[in-house]
Amino acid sequence: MSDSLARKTQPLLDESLLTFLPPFSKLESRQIRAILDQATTRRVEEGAAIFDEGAPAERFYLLLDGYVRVVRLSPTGERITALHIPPGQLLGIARALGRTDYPATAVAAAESIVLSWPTRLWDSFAAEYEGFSTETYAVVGKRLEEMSERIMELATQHVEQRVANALVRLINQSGRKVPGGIEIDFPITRQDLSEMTGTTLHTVSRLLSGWEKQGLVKSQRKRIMVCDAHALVVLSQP
Amino acid sequence: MSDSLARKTQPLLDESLLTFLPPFSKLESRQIRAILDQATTRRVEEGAAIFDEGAPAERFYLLLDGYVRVVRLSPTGERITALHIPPGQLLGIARALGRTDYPATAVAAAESIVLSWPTRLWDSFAAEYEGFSTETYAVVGKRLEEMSERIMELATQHVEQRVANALVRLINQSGRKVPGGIEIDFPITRQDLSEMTGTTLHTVSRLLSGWEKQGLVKSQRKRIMVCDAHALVVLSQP
DNA sequence: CGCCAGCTTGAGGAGACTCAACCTAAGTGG
DNA sequence: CCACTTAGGTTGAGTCTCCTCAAGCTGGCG
Repeated sequence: MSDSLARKTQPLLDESLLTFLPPFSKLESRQIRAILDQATTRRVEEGAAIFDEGAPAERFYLLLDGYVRVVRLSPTGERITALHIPPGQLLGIARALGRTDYPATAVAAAESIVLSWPTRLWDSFAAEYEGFSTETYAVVGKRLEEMSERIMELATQHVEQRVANALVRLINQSGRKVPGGIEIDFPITRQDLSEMTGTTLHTVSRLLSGWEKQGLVKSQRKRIMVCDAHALVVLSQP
Repeated sequence: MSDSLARKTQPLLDESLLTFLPPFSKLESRQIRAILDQATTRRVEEGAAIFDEGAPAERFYLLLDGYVRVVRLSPTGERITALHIPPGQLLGIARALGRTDYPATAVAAAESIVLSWPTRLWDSFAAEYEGFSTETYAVVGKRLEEMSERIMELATQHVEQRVANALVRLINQSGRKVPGGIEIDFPITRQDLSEMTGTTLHTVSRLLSGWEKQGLVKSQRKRIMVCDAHALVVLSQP
């Protein structure tokens, strides 16, 4: 492989990027090198789709940096966020679940970097690399768990609890310490929060206003800072 | 293996039982025999648990006949049905998802027959039997899909639509033609339906009463017959 | 025959949605 | 650089769905 091509498709790819990620943690340096050599890197703008619901699953992805929302569209056109994917996880692994198309749309919640491989490599990765498929299915297991959690919430909790819960989860997953509290380190709108919790942006706005008056949160446009996480946790419980 | 032991643990096990089930469809007769020889059969009464949420995942199961509800308990003690498992599917496959305990409780919705194997056999099944793990993960994919469907419903649809939807699904999955309509062929209470749809038994009762007046359904205690499935489908859409 | 799980139905009220109007920060283009 | 545009946000009023509370009914089983 020529230097120029290597630079073009893999400007920052260091083996250490993958070494500590579960699907690759049991692999040798040589194997990781081989995997990286077949990968394509892509920078995704905030709000841009990585792949679309229903499209043929031609590639599978690894989120290196950033944050991804997995969203689906209801028959009436409402967007619902099914789950969130943190850096280091695989996504678009339709192949592993016996599908030939993507079951949902993946949207970058913040500017993100993804690696990707052609789907046809999936089987050889699974066959050749010790632990790759095991670890992948562990991720799938976590997603089932997370979705089951969301079903429980939607079925049993009130909107206020669900929104509080969503905020708590967001600051845990991608909170950044700032003076005065912990900020969600990517842009997030009331609309986004409402899509995560199955409510309307109006209700979310009212809740945030109320909490801001009580000093639990501080928010500007597309920015939310949590000042009193503990109080939110209390609110999120019944 | 002695005749008496064979009869004791495998009174009805014929190879043809598994031949047409996805996880085994690619196997030879000899292999299916080997798998069956290691299986334990169990009859489960209606309402009895096959395994419990949080318990160590010592065995994995195949539902031969009957019907199974996968339920979870909310912190406040409400039961929520996360999904339904039709005959022919594997369940309790925690091992395949990198878990050591069961993530939910499996309850027989009707009298059921399950086969089971010790969890430690999972890896050897996956390694030795062509297609076993692939087909299994296809089932996992379907479950993710189903759960995502439920999230969409809970987030966007009204109670009436969700209950109508649940009924439609039940008659599709396990409807039995009877004079006057299609009956759900296992006992089901208002409470069960409310746990499937995230509502209360009162609301379900009101809805069923209303539909009965309009001739869409007919119900007795623990029995529901759908007379006009099409009308229910219409109700289930927004 | 009495008990009990399952079911029904009414009244009242709270939570959340819809509709509507308006505000404001951050771009955007002249 | 300033006016204009627009996406994002706030807030009020009215309404409706669905829950809660409550009381009573009924079929089946011991």
